[in-house]
Amino acid sequence: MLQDNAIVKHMAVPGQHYGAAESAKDHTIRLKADETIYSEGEYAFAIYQVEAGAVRIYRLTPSGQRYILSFCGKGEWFGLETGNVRTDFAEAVCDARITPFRANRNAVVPVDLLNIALTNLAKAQHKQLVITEQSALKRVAAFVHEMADGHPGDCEFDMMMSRSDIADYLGITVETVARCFTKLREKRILCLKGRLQRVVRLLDRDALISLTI
Amino acid sequence: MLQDNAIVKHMAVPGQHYGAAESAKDHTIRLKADETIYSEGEYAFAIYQVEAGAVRIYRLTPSGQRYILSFCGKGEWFGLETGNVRTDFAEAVCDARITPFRANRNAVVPVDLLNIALTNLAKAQHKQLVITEQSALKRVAAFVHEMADGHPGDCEFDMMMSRSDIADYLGITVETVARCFTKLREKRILCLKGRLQRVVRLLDRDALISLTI
DNA sequence: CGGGCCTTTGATCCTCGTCAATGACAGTGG
DNA sequence: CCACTGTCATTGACGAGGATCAAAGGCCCG
Repeated sequence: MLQDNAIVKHMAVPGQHYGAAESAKDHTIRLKADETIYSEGEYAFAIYQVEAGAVRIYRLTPSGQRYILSFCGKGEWFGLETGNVRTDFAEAVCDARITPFRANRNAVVPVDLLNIALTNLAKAQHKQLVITEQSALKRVAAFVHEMADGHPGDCEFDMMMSRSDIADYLGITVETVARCFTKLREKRILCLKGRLQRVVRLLDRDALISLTI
Repeated sequence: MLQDNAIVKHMAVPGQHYGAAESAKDHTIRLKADETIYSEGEYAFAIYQVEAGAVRIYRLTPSGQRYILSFCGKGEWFGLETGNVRTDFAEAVCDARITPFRANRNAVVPVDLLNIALTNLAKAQHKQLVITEQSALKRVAAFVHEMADGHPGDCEFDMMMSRSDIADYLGITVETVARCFTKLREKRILCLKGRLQRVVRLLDRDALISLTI
């Protein structure tokens, strides 16, 4: 397994951290909203760190349904796979900047891959809990909570994702997402602003959290 | 993050494979059904490989709901965490044998932690797809499919898990699980045997797979 | 024989998916 | 400037699927 993995084969040198010897860090890439970073089936030659904006990682089911596995915000890593072929798609949610880390010949990778893998595993497990156990309202509340965590100390922030993104992330429909946001508004837990209603002003963080439990 | 992780700190030496220098492999542990391996909050000092039987990894929500993150069968690894404290529980599903790999002082770990982490991540992502996108019948079909994959070439096998285990794994109720098994029987996709109806005889593998799509 | 555990089945309620329509806003072309 | 179109969010009506509550049957064990 490991031997077949292009990224891991060349890059797996944990213990080395950013700034190590010969860096495999490339220049930052600037992306427009919805721009594709990589697609399923492509050869995986790099992992990425988000510098600004957000990225969605998703799969398409045989029936064409999109399922968003995760959103990656500032500082988060994506693109680390088991094999050397992409199993999912990566796109910019909005205008974004990302930094690729390629496997150069003999280059030491300045990142801790194990730590990235474990962090992403923990993220995936947490999402399992959210999705499985909870009602639509709780899922949306958990999503808002997750977004709020990405903006610590800020009671107003832009989610950037469309209702459709949120729906495909939480495994519910756009209509249900909209209804849940309406309920959160009615409960005076948040306000929505902006033309697309994607800017959240958090009114009652405690009530939000208590919903997710 | 990495520095706080007892397991990773001492064991993270990928590139070294089984059989390397000074092994941290311990003796096999024999477990009775439902025996606890570790609990949430405990200090994490080892990872484990399943030799025989099956193990369930689960969390308890604040409301006391059990949510099973994964079942680990023969050959699979569990217990690799981001931090040095257990975030979940591990129990034997049935009588089982597991091998712990501890962090000895200066011991080289004979396993590839990154590979384990990535495999578990892929498992978690696949489970997200199953749980999110599909109806109860599809979830149960996917579960049976997963179990069947653990017994390649065998059209009859023991699932070992109770209906309650399956329910908590798939995020549905016991009653729904039972109804779905009834439907699968009615569709002549499988038979159930044994006192507890946990032995599956697969009659139509193709039909089962086509259900999960 | 009686009690406990597990599974199954039935009846009812409620949440969410589906279908349909509306409104707000941006961009385009006349 | 205005009509037209497209996109996105919201809301309503309806129906299906699963949760919940309740009960019964099989099997093991005391």
